[in-house]
Amino acid sequence: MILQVAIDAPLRRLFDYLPPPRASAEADTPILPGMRVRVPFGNKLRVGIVIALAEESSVAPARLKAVREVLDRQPVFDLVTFMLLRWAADYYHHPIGEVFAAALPAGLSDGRPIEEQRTTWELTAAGQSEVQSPSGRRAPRQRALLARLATSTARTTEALAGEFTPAQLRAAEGRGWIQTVPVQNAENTLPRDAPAMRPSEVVLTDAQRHALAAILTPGSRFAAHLLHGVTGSGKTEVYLRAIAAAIADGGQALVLVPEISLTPQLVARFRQRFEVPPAVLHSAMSGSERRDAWRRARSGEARVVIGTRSAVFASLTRLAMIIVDEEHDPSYKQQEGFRYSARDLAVLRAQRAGVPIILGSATPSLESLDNVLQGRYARLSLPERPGVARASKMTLVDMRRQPVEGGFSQAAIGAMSAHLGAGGQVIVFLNRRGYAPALYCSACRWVASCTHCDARMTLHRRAAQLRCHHCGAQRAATQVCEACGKTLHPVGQGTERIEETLERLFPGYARARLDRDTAGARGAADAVLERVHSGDARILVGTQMLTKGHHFPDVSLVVILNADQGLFATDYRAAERLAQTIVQVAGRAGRAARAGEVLIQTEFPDHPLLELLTGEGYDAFATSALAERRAARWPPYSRLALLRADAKDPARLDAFLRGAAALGSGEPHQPARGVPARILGPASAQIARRADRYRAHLLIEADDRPALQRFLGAWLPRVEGLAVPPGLRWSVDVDPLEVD
DNA sequence: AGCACGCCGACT
DNA sequence: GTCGGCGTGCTC
Repeated sequence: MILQVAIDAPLRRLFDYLPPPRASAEADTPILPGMRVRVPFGNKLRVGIVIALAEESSVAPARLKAVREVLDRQPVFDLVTFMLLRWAADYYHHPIGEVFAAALPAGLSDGRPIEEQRTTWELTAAGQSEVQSPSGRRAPRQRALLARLATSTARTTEALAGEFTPAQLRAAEGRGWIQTVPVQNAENTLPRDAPAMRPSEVVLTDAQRHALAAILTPGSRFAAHLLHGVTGSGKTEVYLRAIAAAIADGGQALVLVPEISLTPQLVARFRQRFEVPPAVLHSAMSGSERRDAWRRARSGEARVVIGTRSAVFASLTRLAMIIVDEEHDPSYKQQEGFRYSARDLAVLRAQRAGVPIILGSATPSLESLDNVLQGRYARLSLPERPGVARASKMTLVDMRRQPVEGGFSQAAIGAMSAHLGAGGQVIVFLNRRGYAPALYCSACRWVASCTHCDARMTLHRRAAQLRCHHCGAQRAATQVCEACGKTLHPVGQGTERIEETLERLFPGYARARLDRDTAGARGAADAVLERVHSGDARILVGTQMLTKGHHFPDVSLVVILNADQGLFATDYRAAERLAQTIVQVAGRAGRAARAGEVLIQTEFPDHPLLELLTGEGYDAFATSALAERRAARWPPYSRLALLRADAKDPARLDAFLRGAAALGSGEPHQPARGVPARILGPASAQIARRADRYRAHLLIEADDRPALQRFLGAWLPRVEGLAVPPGLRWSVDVDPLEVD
């Protein structure tokens, strides 16, 4: 028997091993796909995953090595997740070992036991008698500890950690009062039908009730629901109830959320409603925390698993429902290495597992809306907001027709005065941090540029620095031109400058700023948000950061300073992103009794997409944008992949990409039907040089997914055979978010 | 990715 | 005479 093993290395193949000598003789624990094995690889030992078993190997028997150790008694992954990972390695054309490594929390991928022997603290006989007749008057914590152990069922070290320190536990152990006792395997002790949810007093709206009924009707079969609800329409309440119903007889639910919205508040809401605390998987968590959450998910102990992107690979043996909140959010697509889409994989996982999935958003992605049109997803709308709030009114402000002061139109200044005067709060949105995006010499036209990138440097005035937002380089900002010595002028607006302008325009109103610069330190963002929530700050200036999750009940006006960046961008997805940003920012306003108002400043007020969005809403925009995509044969009406490369030497970069392109077009690969896939390029990235590396790509375009997959399957192995010039890196991005 | 092997410059 | 540069090739 041969074991085909995936190793965490950028190698697009499996390695064959012989079974360990002893295991083959005993054969009491069969080796199964999905188990981890320790294998000799090169001159060291590595942990790999058994992917398949085979009768024989194409490698000469003499060169085969034997597995050194089988690390698991059971596969690490549930069957669906295992298949999902194999499929993903194939679909994204990424090395399978790295794909499987991405699915395991650090620690488990380097060989720790999955089932950490869990222990609980129990009273010894001496401890029992100590409870009944305390021997001393001192040590109140010890007495409390013993009392707790005598009554409570939560007796693991972790459960006690909130109340008692490890030192106190050790002290009691040292006195012979308590001892650790191994717990039996969690799987045998799991309650199958524990009441999973606490009742809620929230009264559902008709729309919520209807959505819930639609989700729960098909029972436990696969069905994809696009839950389209504006901010504050009560999506979370639908999630909570759908989950409660789905897991009532012992199942588990997987909830995916975007990076930024996995906040303590959200977790608290789940914790409050479900009796078993949710397992939380987040990149910011420590290794051991993540391992523990991962184990609780896999054992079935955690009934709800909430996590960001990579949680889509968490093993849930009793998966009963998947939720993807804010499904349009770009953070679901990993932007480096293994470039998977957690949202897309979640849909596939639900399908393979035969469970329902809910994709929620106030601004659904065009892909998902197309899936509704194709009949693959059922659409459920939550149009109304519970309570008295009304939808915000969006107005375009023509920047060409009125004086502009520090980035603010007269209309915006007037509206701000009115709202502030009426006691409201105001959000000013600008997706550009720093003071000014350029520092310019009007005498000789010199501009401060990054020495490592083909890009301007952004002036950060308070820090008196020029910073490159592309590579992180920074240097002291000078007052005078480095070329001619004349005075330099900051050009354009960043959030820092906007804050300064606001101080001048509205000196009586306290401001807060939320962007990566002010949210730098841990807790700093919370402090900024707290100043807004308390009403201490009346004006909040911020970037993208404030589009996610935060709710500001007293904000009655949102000013979007520059909507134009996205309108004419070369990226076909730019308009969609702009519309989503506008709607999401707008959603921060008008949540209380006051109707919200949204002003969008633009130089192109008659741009059809902006007119549709503000006049008729996101749906009308999306319909029109989808029609444009169809006419231009952009996704989802075609499928793309990108072969990106970067190198210090631009000539070698170009030569490599030309060579790769030649391999694909020299001998055309005709898909079974339709037009063959096309290779476009090489083309330079928009920022052709970044951190001293030149960047370019080939765009591969095909009619549909099968055609693209057939093409990549034939072409990429040949590209791999190409000699890679020193210092050049290349990677494949299937279904890229940005074509750059 | 690591890591070893391998053939050409400045050093104890 | 060697230590060491990183180009090339391999990992069952």
